Amino acid sequence: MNSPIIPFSLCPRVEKGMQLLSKRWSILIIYQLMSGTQRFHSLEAALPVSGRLLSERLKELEQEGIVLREVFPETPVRIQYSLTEKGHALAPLIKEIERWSADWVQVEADEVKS
Amino acid sequence: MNSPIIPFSLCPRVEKGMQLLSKRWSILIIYQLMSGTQRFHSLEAALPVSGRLLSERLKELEQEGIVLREVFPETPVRIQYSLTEKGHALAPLIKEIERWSADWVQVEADEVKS
DNA sequence: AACGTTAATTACTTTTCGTAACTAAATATA
DNA sequence: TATATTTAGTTACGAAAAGTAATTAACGTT
Repeated sequence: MNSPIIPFSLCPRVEKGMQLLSKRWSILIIYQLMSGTQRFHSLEAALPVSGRLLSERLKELEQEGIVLREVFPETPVRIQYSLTEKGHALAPLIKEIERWSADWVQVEADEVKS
Repeated sequence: MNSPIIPFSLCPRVEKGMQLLSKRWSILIIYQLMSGTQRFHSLEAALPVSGRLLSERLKELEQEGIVLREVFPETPVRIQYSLTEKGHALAPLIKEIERWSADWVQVEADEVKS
């Protein structure tokens, strides 16, 4: 009947970018890697994510060209994860998340004991 | 044994902010509302999200103080959704998502017909 | 041969999501 | 009065994703 209201075109790239970043744990993993190369174990320890999901997300991020996976066949095997240029390009975005969170997010901290 | 490697403290606010934004559809809904007040129906039409989830997400975003819900008891009822100040404060973040997506995200567009 | 270590993977359960049908309220229409 | 219409949801249910814990693979040490 009346034409649908589409306030502005959802650019396919932007939509894909958002879908990508809004997969659970993706941003936190990238955030961790911002501070430098890390191996599987330390990512697992630093984030409240299970090994199963961490493995899955890292694989996805690697396929998207955001994360680089390097294998060092030592004993035991060492695998290093780091950000690619595409990954590092997310730094300003992460900074904005930090800024907004610092300004606006309230953590329920003042719980009163009964 | 050895102390866990925590490259930088995961600020609870930042962590909560990230969890919040990485709930499926949240960013896209906020993105839509950036262009102005909208009602349920037009959000549903503009986004590839079902009414069930849209309703759920809007309720969550309202509880977080990001979205304002206003009821106009007309016939049929009109309900307007808009961003609060906290919601509008996400504008720079959204801009960064747009910038990064434009620069780095490739949509699989060049599929070759066999 | 048994054990330790890292980086996963598999099996199984729980939670979240997607689809479609249904409800509620208020009015307009037959 | 009964029926239809419209918006904004909610409910029911199967499917997909996520959480948990046990298992595996590779390889060197004891």
